[in-house]
This record gives sequence, C-alpha cells and structure tokens, in this order.
Amino acid sequence: MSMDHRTHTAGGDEKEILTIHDVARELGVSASTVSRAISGKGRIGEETRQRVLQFIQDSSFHPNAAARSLAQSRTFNLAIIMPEVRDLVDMPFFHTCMHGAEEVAQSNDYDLLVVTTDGTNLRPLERMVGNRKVDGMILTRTYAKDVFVEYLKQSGVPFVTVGRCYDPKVLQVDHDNSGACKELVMLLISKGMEKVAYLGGGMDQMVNIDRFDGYRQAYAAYRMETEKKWIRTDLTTKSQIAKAVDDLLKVGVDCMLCQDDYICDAVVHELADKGVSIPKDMRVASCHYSRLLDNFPVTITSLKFDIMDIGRKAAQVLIDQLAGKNPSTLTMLDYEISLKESTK
Amino acid sequence: MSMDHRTHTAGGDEKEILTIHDVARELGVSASTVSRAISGKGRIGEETRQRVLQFIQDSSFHPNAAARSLAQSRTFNLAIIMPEVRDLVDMPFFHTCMHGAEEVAQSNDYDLLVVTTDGTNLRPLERMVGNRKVDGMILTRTYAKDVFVEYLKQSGVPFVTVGRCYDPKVLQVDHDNSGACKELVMLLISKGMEKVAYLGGGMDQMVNIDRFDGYRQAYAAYRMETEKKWIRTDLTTKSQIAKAVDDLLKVGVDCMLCQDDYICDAVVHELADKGVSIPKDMRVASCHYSRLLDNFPVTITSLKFDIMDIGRKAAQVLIDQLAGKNPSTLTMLDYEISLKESTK
DNA sequence: TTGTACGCGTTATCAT
DNA sequence: ATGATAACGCGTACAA
Repeated sequence: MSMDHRTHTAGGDEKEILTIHDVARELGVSASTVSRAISGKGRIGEETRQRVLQFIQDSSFHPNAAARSLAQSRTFNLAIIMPEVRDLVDMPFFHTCMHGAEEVAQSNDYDLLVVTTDGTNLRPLERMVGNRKVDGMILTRTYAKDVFVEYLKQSGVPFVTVGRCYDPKVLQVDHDNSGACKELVMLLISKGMEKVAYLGGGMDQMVNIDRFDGYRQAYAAYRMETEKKWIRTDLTTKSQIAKAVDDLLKVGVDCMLCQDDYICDAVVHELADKGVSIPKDMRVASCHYSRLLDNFPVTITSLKFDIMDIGRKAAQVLIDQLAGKNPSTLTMLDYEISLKESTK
Repeated sequence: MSMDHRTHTAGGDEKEILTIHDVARELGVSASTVSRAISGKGRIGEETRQRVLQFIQDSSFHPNAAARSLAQSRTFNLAIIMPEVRDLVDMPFFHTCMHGAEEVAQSNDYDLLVVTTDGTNLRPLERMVGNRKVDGMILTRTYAKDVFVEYLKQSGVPFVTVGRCYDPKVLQVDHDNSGACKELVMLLISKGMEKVAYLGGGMDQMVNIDRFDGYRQAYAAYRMETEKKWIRTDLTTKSQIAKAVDDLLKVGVDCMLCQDDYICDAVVHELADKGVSIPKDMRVASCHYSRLLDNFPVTITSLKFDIMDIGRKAAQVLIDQLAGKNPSTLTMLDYEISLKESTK
C-alpha cells in the first residue's frame, strides 16, 4: 500500500482513509469498476462485483460524501425546519416529529439537518438552499399566509409541509384535524353538552384554523347554532386564558373545548383555582393530547394523534418525491378520540 | 450570460445557479480572484475585492457546499447525538440542548445534523464519520463506560461531550452536578433534615454518578453518615419508585431527594396517593428542575441548570477546537438552587 | 495583485 | 464487462 494516505486530525490509531482508487489498485481493477460495484448502476460482472464488495466490507473504505455530492448534485441531506422555542410546551410535538423524520431518513441513507427559525427570518433557509446543503426540506408548521412556503416554492427546493397548506401543488402531510374536532364536538353534543365553548389562540396557524373549522362543522351537522360568546380565539397568555375561563363560567356553558394541551393545562388550573369541579360543575376536552394532561387529578378527554408517525410520513413522502415517484400530494393521517372522566 | 445554467428541479421562477466562473467571467476577472475575494485569503486588491463582493451581493451566487467541502476537506456540519426517545420525559433536556447548539452553529455558519441512537448501536455514527459528513460531533449523554466516547476517540473525529467523562483529554462541558447536589444536601441538613433519602436510577450515566457523589460529599462535609436504607439507586419504573417511597416512609426519613424530575414526578404522585402531605409529613427535593415540577399543588425545591446554555457552550467549544484554538478541556457551568415550599 | 493549472474523490460518458 | 477520461465547483500552490 502507498504511504500517502491522509489520516484524520487528532491523535489516535484511526485507520487510513481510502478512496475508490486505492480500492481499485488493490484489486487490480479500475476506479469506475469499483464505483459501479458500489452504486449497482451500469453493467458489471457478478464475480468482480462480489469481489469489490467483499473487499470494501473488510477494509475501512467509505465513499466520500462531498465528492459524491459534487458529482451527482445530491447531498443525501434533508432539513427539518422547527419553530423557535418560545416555551417548552409545544416542543414535544415538533421534536417527536423530528425523531420520526430522522428514523425514516436514516433508513434511507439520508441525514437530517435541524434549522430553527422564528416565523419571519428566511436567512437560515436561504443559506441552506443557496449552498445546496440539502436535497429537500420538511416544514413542521404552516400558517394561513406562510412566507416559508412561498419562499420554498419559488426557490424550487422539493419540500413537504407537516400541516395543511392552501396550495394543492404543495406536498402535505397532516392529521385530519378538522374531521377529528368535528367528530369530538358532535360526540360532546350528543352526550348532552349542547353549549360547547371554544378556547383557542393563534388563528394564523393552519392547525388551529382546521380545528376551529371542525368545531363549527359539528354544529352545522346538527343544524345547531354556536353563540359568539362561547368562542374565544384570541388567547395567548395564561392570564388571558384564566380570564376567558372566568367569563365563560358566567356565560354558562356545558363544556370547554381547548384548542391544544397548553390551553387545556391553563384551563384546568384556573378551574381548580376557582373551585370548579371537573366534570361535576364543568366539562373539559382538549383538541390535542400531550403528557401535560396526565398530571391532573382528573383524566381529560382529548384527541390523540400519532406524532412520530407524521414525522415519518413527511420524510417518506419527501424521499419518494426525490426518488421521482409521485407521492400523493396530500397524505391524511388518522386520529383517535380518547374519552375520559372530564366529559362524563 | 451563457444559457447552459442548471436550474433547480421543480417548476417555478427560481433564479439560475451561478458558479465562481460565471461570476468571474461577468466581472472580467479569473475564478481564483473571486475565490479569494470570498474567502479573504490570499492577497487581493481592495478595489477588485469590493467589486466582486458587491456583484455577489446583487446576484444569486452562493458557493456550492459540496465543492467547497471537497476542496477543503471540511463540511461545515456538526452532528449532535441524541439518545433514543424512550419516553417523552427526558426529551426536554436534550432538545433544549440541541437548540442551544444549533443557535451557535448557525451563527458560525455551521449546520447541525441530528442523529438518534440507542445506547449501543454505532452504525449511524460510523456512517457519518466514514462518509465524512461532519467536522465534529456533540455527544449529549455520557456513561461511565461509554462505547460512543471510545469509538469517537479512536475514530479521530473531534468531539465534545455534554456531561462528564473520565478521560481528561476529551473535551467536556458540564454543569457542576456534584457540587450542586452537595450544596443542596448540605442546605437540607442544615435546615434540620438530617435523614435525607436518595432516590435514583441508572447509575451507569455520569450525571447520576455525579449527583449521588454530591449527596455523599455533603454528609462527609458534616462528618455525618448516610444509612444504606435511605439509599435507592435501582429505580427505573414507576412502580419501583412507588414501592421505594412506601419503604422509605416506613424507614422514616426527613426528606426525599430525587435524582431527576422524572423520579420526582413519580414520588410526588405516590405521596399524594398515600395521603402524605408535602412538606408537612414529608419533604421533597429534585436534583433537576423541569416544567414537570410546576404541575403540582406544592412547589418543589430543585436544582436549576441553564440547559440551552450547555448546548451553546458545547457547540462553541467544538467550533473553537475546529478553528485550532485550544479550548479548555473541561468547561464547568453554574447552577442555581431553587428553594421552594416542598422543603419548608 | 492577478491568472493558470491542478487536485479534491466520485460519477458518467465514451471507448474498447 | 471493463477501463480511460472528462466533468462537478471550489481552493490553492505557483507562475507571471
């Protein structure tokens, strides 16, 4: 063997770094043969193919990702775009989603890059796209008016959104938030809770728009009317939620439907503070289950979505797209209604 | 302009992709001049330098990461190795850490790859290292006997551990877990809680070893003895913890010190189930704060660590290392003792 | 100060 | 079926 092999930086007994040329020379074949054996592309004799593969197995050869990337104009990297961590509360969703995506990425020989952004700053994305560091992107949250979607569309990078998106051409993976909420509310109504209050916030996000839509659809299905005073879609802070709960108690409703686990958490705490017993004095349900809801003395009725799975599906759809298959543009995932004490 | 520019895959009005040659031709200079202007390396006239930079600003030119990577043998990628998500409970630590790392990475023009592994499988790492997809790695959890550390050492890839490590040559960033626990326990003892029970598990992890060590040191500092029956370091499941709590109630201790928020959560619930009032009938403290602890009727005394910061520091140390600066091999971060009702 | 020419390690195209 | 050779786009000695 030649002695001019580069070794890795730090001290240690690391193995030398081989190239396909090294392998080729060692085997008395040409570099292109080695390349073919590895990629499986192009004609190659079964015998030599096995010989090369065997040698590679035993040796410390790994193809150089950068070189491969340069030659093929592919990076084998995907990026996942995460919202900035305002509060730890809604981290679970995005992180679970991320792990799902990573799992599928790995098993398809892709690596996953994380990018965090607030809702407005495009810089990090522009850099990635510009430098061509990734083959495709996963957007984990969508807005009614979404600058990221707009940017990604015009940039030409393949991408998929977790969450619905108005443009039917965009690859989308989502739970049936609207359908799930509709079914939940219809169930509540059918159990005698005719006045279901809706506590929400952030109606700029698609997921919230869908959930609220489901709520209204449920009433429409029963040919019943919702009342304005039951509906609060402007809640962001804990104190706002607390105040809304107080207001609704005076208004007199049968059940408080919370847009997500965060709101539900605040609602349950406020009710406890007021000495209002669940479900005796007030019913409660959440449009999104998380572990937060397990910490109450009373179990909470909620919608359950398989979050890991949505991450997996998103990555899979994207990878299919990159592979030239034409995945269906909208992948709708199932939900589960978990009926508990809080709506007894 | 020539017409043979490649454009991105999908349909859209994306800008054409330029190379330094395009830029060079456009400006009537050579490619190397452009390269120099960008990198800042090598002599170049201030005037032409500005001219090139200006043009690049206005144009849609971005250097091709793969080509740069191939030429320089650098990827400008870091990887962060996350434990597999067994349960959502200890996700917050690693994810917050990840965001901290990502923040620093971004601001240094690095991108961050995520890799999830169970404690044993080296494959994903081997692929990354082999393919040279990253310049360095962040290991977010350390074990007393750590196969990952061993592998990374012998592989020669620069890396930093979040959590302590026995090898003094390894770059490490950690909170002073031992010191923090020691101070906390000394405080508890000084407040009259002479019999502090220790509830822990997973003594294979460094962080837990350190915490337990702090506990013992506190007693040593007071020249007092701990009793075997106060100490439970074999707890993993909820039911084991519940049983340990029951046992300890019979033994009669003054305070239950929980190794982490997960254990603390289980302990508080078990005490509530048993009708044991905190702090009247039993005191409780946790060696690690998380939002979990906010969900109890009683506020919990705990140690607080700035987790985002440990992620930032880890990335910074690694980047410094890659830049050839010699960062101190052990970076110790501060802690905070949060005294609450549970140890009144 | 600037340009030329070659190398980085792989894939793809053409011969053989 | 296999081998030589030219890209891929950037960095960098070396020459001018």
